[in-house]
Amino acid sequence: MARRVKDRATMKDVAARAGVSIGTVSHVLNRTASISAETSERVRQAMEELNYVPNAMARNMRMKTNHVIGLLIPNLTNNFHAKIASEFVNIADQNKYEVHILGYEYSLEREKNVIYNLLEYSVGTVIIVNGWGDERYIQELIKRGIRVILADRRSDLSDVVSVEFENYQAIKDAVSCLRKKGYHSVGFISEPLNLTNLQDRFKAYQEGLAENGYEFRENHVFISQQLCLDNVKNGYLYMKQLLRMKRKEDLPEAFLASSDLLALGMLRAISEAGYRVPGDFGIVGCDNLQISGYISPGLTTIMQDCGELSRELWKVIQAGNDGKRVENTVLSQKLIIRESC
Amino acid sequence: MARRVKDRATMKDVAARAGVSIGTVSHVLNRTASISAETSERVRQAMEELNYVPNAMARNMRMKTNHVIGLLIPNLTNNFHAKIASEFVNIADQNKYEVHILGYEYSLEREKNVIYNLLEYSVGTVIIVNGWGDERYIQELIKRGIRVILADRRSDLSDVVSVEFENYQAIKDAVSCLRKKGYHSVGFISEPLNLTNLQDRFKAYQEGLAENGYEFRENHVFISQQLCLDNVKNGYLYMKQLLRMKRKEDLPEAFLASSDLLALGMLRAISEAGYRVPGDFGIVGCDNLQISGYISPGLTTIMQDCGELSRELWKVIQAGNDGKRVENTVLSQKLIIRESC
DNA sequence: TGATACTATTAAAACGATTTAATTGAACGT
DNA sequence: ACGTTCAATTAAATCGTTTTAATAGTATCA
Repeated sequence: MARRVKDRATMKDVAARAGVSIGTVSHVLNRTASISAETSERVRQAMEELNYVPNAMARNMRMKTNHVIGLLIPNLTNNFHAKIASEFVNIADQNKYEVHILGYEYSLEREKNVIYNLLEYSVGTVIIVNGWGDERYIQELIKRGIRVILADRRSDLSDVVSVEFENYQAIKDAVSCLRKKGYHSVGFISEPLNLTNLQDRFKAYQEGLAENGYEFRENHVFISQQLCLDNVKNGYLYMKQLLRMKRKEDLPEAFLASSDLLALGMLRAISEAGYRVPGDFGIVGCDNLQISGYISPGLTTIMQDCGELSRELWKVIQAGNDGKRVENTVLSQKLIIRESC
Repeated sequence: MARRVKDRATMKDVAARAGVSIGTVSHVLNRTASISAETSERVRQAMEELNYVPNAMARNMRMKTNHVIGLLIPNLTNNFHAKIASEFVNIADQNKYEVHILGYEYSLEREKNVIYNLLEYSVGTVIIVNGWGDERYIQELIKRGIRVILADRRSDLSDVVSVEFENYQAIKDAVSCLRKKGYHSVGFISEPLNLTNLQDRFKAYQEGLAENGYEFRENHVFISQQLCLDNVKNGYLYMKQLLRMKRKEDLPEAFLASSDLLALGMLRAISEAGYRVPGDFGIVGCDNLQISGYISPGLTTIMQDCGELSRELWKVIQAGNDGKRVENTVLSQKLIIRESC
């Protein structure tokens, strides 16, 4: 059995106490008709005395609107995603919106549940952060009249607005930085490229190599097929295996890693194998996690401004509410150079 | 303007299509009256064809119940809290409950907003994770008939059930471990002790000193008054200042830190000052963050099992739903010894 | 056969708000 | 004094469900 909520004062109660009709109370609350100063005051007083809090469900039901936004996120324990959630909730909160944070843990069943919930609760807008390639359920949402906004991800679907990061310049900057530091080869290490931003980064990596006089070498590209590398542990295991299977001279001198968590794991594996960073290997991560500036060596990384992302998302939402058509947005990233390269 | 949700099929539509009354549809959906197999089938078919999804708000309003739990958390970007949220959402999800994750960022205004939202949405149960000392708003919630459950925190208030970690044994183990490793003094570094678990830890620290033949020294206790140290940056700055202001011999040889984030920041400051861990200083953290095992040196820390915490919280919720009175629960912690001491 | 019981279905009243159209009373101009 | 306008208020419909009491029809039993 679910829990029955204690009865609270309703408009009816307030109306009775103030000696007016229910409609008047509503009008006072929403300033939706002219009410004389004195009745207005009387109603307010009654609300105060009864500790009245409006019932959002009743209101939403009647109005067929609500102030709730669904935020679909792969995983809250990933600090990058948590940061986005945190920043976005901040903004929404200031605007009297509530955010339902929905971690789907990359699980299809969870996704299904989550979406069903959104429908049941008549959530009108969903923001999908990152996530795997599957676009079927996005279409499902749109078909149901739910507005879908993509963050840190892009789509060819019409009716879907996206706010993503520009993945080319920063990666090229990184390659160029590695060249300046004197590394003779640069590798690319990533989870499977079924995300648009990873695909972009891989292209940028290739172009960066060319622009900086590096040769592209197939065997310097490490794309894990089985693992989700967006996780310290998996990064550690993957790099450990690499160091055991290959001789140092067969590995690139520097790595571009697809996330800071991955890079952090690599750092540990490298250190355990007796190598040094940035001496033996250079590492560049991606995300600029809170921790990345405070480990030793400090991690050189590509920063994505979560605050900016959130603000941009909010703009999209507002524009949409006002009925304006919104263009996709691309935000720039920034290379932060620390000690790991 | 908020967004108006696209019209969806309602029970009325389903009823019309199946040629029955609205009540019948409801009964089919909830098996709340005996309906003949054929009408039942007809109704189901109609639902299918119309893509019917029940309107949770209407239902909740009528039933005066809902399946939503509010989870108040200080800060999502703190990996420890994120882990708790993540684990709890997992369990709730399996039980068809929805969780509203509410990060209040230690801000009073946010807290107020958050609570108002909970009331508006008639949320019946609130879990408060950690958080500062202020108990006024807890009483406010209880007065309103909301069930409050405390996680990783304790209270003397009646009508509040808590699930917390046992903070004595693990801390004592840590002190004893530091003794075995040969450290001659152990300090305590923490944010202000206005949380029950921090108070417990401080007592345990003192008892641990005594039990292991250490002398308690006032000047080895560092309780930051201004800062919230639950954050890498602040830990870094605090330790940096300590190292600049004091001579090494005036500092303890080992530190018990109140969180891993704090410890991580300290590690960096120590390393920058040219000292080594565990050589010059021993460090023990608290939380066992994902990253803690993968930095160098690996951080010795006290692990709190977030999964266990969540499962226990769920038990409390279920028992409460069944009308049973529940006792406070205390979960054990475990010292994980790595290289930092 | 008539009373009884059960099965299947429904009409209608909630739930707590918003909103529209109607009503009342006072003020105004002529 | 009478029509007109305006300000303040309200009655009633509505949103999409659940739930109760009532109804009709059918089977059971003595």
